[in-house]
Amino acid sequence: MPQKVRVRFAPSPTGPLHIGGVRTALYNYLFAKKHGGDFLLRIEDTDQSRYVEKAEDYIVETLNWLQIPFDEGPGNEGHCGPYRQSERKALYQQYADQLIATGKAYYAFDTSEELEAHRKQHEAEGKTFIYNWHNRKKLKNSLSLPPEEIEKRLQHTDFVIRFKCPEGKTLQLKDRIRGDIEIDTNTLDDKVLFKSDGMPTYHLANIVDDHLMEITHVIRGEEWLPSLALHQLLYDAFDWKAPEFAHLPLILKPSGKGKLSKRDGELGGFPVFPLEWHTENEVFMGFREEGYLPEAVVNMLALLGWNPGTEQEFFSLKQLVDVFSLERVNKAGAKFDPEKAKWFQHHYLQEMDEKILISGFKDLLASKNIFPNNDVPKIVSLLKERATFINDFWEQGSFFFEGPKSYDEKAFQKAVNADTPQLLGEVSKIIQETEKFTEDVLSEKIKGWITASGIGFGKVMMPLRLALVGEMKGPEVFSIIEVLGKEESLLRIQNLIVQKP
RNA sequence: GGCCCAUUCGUCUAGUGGUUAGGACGCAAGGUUUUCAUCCUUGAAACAGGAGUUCGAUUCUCCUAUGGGCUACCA
Repeated sequence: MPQKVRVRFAPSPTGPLHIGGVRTALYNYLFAKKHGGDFLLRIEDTDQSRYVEKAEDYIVETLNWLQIPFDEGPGNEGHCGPYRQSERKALYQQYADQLIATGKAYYAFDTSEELEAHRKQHEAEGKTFIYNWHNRKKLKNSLSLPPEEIEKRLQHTDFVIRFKCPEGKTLQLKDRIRGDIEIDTNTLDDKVLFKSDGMPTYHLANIVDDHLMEITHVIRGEEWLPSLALHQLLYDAFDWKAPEFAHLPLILKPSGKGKLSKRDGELGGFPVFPLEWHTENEVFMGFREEGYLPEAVVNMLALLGWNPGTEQEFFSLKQLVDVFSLERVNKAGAKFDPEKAKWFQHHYLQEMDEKILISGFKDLLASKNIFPNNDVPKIVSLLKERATFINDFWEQGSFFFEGPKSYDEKAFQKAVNADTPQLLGEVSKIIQETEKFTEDVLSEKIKGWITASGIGFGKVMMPLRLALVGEMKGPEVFSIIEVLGKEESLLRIQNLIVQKP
């Protein structure tokens, strides 16, 4: 019987998660659910100096918002807890000791300054300093120093534990997305597994936890690919069965070069974080706060680096679970396209229950101290198809609540001439006399009059729209008149008439 | 610099040893809406380069170029 699939999302709480991280979480979730498995959240907080307090909450809130909940994790303990590495601290020491005992690792006493000096010197000579088979005998460690010296140093000075990377072997590595990769172990370095502050490094903690948490598939960003060899070696050193690996392509900047970063959002005016993030002196935009729907974000992210092999573009989370596969994940990095994100958002806003749009728009109006009567449902239905965000209902429909303060200059010149006051006067008269005040009746009467008098539609409709809206845009004029009501409509028409002497 | 990964329209991507190289976003034009947007139709737009294998390569191999990642007692 095959092992139950268990995957983990293992972010480091050093700041807000960006959409690359969110996508990694999503793919892990999709893979787990597709195979009836578990999706775990593990907080990798082994670097105390970079710890950011609100970051863990941010991660959890993001997963909740996107509705990709974890089955086990902080606050939702399974049988493998705790799920914060800082709380598992005591665990790692014994595994490090085990590697020392079996000769797979050793103590190293070199200070950061000494190592830095070595690096500098090598660089000056055009060489690369690698702490490994080639020079470890010349450095200060338990492989090079006499036993009594080692004992003394272990008692009195700081030390780290380094992995003793095997010499002259060729590793055959497998990646679910990239296929086979060959690595010569001589190019690898003796990575630090255990730091002098008593914490493990990522590499040790990661392998120990993935083993203990019975992780079957490691799905993570491509930035980890260079560490794959070390990790495989570590599994071998412990004599543990390694999980399968899949390294996801990176998400790149929309334009230019490099991977997407914090600053790109501000530069381009689009969010790169799922939720808004505040630091002491800065605020970074979030998809949620910009008005994106979680469905849109999930759909957009799913298609950024993966495709179903069909021409279908819209997928609910459930559908994604059904069709997702690691084999269809792309190998190359993908540039994030804010325009396509908007397109997804437009689609999902159109699909939304209008009741939610109505209440969202009412909230927005309330924040502007506008408390309309029951026109909102009508206004929402008039504006909906041109809206991408709830905010657009205001952007495109503020004229329903406040008359034009000025008129679009170009449009005014084009639409208004000497006849206008007289013509709009006629329109006013019709509006005044209309009893059953609906768009259909208004349309019939006004259009009827225009046709009968042979004036030409443009000469009436254009200034009329300008009077009501202030510019040449918006829904059907007669709908607008109906919503504004007799009094307001007449007032706005009058306002335009007195503009022109 | 060293190691590793990648390369199809501007962008996200499909695809095959022989295809008019398909779709989507964006862009452009036309239509609808006597406005704008939506919507519909149409269009422009790609196999990084060079060798090799082959009757034939975008597809397979190698080289080059370009891009990216890693190169910390960070993850």
